[in-house]
Amino acid sequence: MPHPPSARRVALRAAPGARRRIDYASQLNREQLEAVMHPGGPMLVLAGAGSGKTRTLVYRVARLLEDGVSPTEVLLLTFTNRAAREMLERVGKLLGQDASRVMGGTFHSVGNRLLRRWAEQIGYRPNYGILDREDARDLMGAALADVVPTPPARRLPGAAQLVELYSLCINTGRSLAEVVPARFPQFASDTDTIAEVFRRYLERKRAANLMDYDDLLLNWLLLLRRHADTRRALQARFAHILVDEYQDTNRLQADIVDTMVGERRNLVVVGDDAQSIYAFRGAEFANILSFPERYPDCATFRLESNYRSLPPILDLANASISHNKRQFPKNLRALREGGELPVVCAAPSPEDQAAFVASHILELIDEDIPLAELAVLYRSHSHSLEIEVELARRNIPYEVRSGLRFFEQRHVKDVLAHLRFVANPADEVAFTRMARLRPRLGQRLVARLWERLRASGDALYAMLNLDPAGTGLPAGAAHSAGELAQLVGRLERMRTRPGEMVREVVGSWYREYVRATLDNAASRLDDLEQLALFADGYEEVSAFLDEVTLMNELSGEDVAAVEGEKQKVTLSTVHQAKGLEWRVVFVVWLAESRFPSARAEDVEEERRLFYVACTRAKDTLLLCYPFAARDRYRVDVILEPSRFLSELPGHLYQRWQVEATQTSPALPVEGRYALPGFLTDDDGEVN
DNA sequence: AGAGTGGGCCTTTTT
DNA sequence: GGCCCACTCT
Repeated sequence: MPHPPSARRVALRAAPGARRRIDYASQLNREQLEAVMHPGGPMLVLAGAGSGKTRTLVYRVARLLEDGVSPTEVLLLTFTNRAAREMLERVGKLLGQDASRVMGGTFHSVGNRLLRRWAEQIGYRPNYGILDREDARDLMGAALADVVPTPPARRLPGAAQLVELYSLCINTGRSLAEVVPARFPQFASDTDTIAEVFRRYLERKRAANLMDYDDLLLNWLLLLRRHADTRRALQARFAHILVDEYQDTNRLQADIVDTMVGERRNLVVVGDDAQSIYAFRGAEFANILSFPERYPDCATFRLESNYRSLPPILDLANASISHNKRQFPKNLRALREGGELPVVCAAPSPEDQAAFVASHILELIDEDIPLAELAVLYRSHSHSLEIEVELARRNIPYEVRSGLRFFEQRHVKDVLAHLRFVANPADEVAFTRMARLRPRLGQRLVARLWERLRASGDALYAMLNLDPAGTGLPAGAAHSAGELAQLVGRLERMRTRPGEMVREVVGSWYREYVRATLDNAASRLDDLEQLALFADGYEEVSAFLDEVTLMNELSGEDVAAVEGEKQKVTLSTVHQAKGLEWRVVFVVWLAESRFPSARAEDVEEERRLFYVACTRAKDTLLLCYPFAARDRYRVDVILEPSRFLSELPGHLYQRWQVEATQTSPALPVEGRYALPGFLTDDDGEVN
């Protein structure tokens, strides 16, 4: 295969043909092998669903290491930290040696690791804290109150909307003047006020030595742009950069990659424009479409053999995605043979839909299909509700991969706020959260107390030496502040034992607070014990905190370190199912206004989401929807089948109909409305 | 003055 | 479960 001239610039440190441990040719197909063995330079790998994209990346990293590239010279950017960890484990197994010295992870976690080292160059102290979305919202709320102390009659965007808007501007590199009219036209006349709130937000963030998720990217890029020596050092260190899920990178991430690669330009980007599902947070699949323009000498590889799905599933997915106008033409072929047509199943109600899913799962269990090979996917977290109820009722073990994650739960964040303050005493957000838990300390008094501590120059020192009577607070509040100061003093001496810190917070008072104030106290306290056990694995409080803020995909189960094959059905949003596969996949709530969502701004992105959902299935795909449901006002409404179903040719699926159960709510089944047209044949008979 | 509480109303997708 | 508002308690 001819290579562009640039490829020859790459010097491999071992002679080609050196003795190799891995037999690449027998373990990869021709397309994959070419991508793995290509010497270097810019490479675009267009990898259809189930085409062995991960395998190709794993083998390429292994191939580089076998050819003498040092693990520390490789940077692997993935969509989740878990994906990076698993890929590097596979590399290690292939090579029979540890590959964990390869730097791998999400853009955010890699950015964090680099910024910890070079924080001073961009005006931060190295012990900066990281704000998750909720913390960012709180700080934005404070900034909003600074600018607009008394809310005007006219509606302004709330803190959560402001964070979304801010994040979109940063990630797309577009100005407020561009983004506001497009995304929040109702606030077009408030652009100046919004800009002022953002300025306050930036000031407060700086003063508190805090970075939000966007800063981990933005400051990374600024570090590269403003410090030529650092840029050259990083370009020299990372001789090979590989980016997975490139179709979901945004402008900022693409700029970071373009700057990191340096002159050697050993860059591999892998992706599939048909699976781009994060435009709502600024991802631009134009990045992948325009890659050949930015790297005119790039070598392009197409992985078009699908190893995952049986042909009828792929036929349906391909037919669906062909309705999208903006896409690369592609020709994804199923390599497996056989299989039954996907099922489209209409149910009278959400409860009947859930009953169908549950009873069908029981049948699959009888056929000896492991629970871990089953998944139920949906558009929105709330769609899991009836399914969860029904699975629980029938004692089918399940795991919800969506919704509030372990480290985002209130009790976990309350306890962590104490650790965050000790790790970064400038952290106003953590201090406020921690102090507000105490009796008689409300929003205003905490703000006053913080102002005193901050003005002293060293909030931690001031806190440790706090004289409650001298705070000028009312007696009850002063007492609370004194107790808090003592706890902080004890925590300060435990910095190297984060697990002990968690136990100290819980044991000294938070346990009683949970029992008195929160529901499900017992399970929350269990969570906190798991948190302490997890924290025991770290020798420094800030290392532990980085992990819990950036490794959000860890669920409580992971924290509990449950090993072995989890025998549970998976319930997940389609977004969180990206990159995963199961033998049997149910997609539920496939009704207009639910999937596609009524709030969706781009139907093509919704269709790509449906495509991602379908292509998760290996053997069996079941597409379900209720044709009636209660809306948010608890009024029964009739639902149309999703356009993603009705636009499909009928020969691509088989139709099943579910009977209403006795327990389902009374529905006007007789005569008042017709069954959705595509469910019936010409005589009106259900097929 | 400011903390705390209860009721009404809304909820897409996430590093 | 969160947010906003009105009301009551300290």
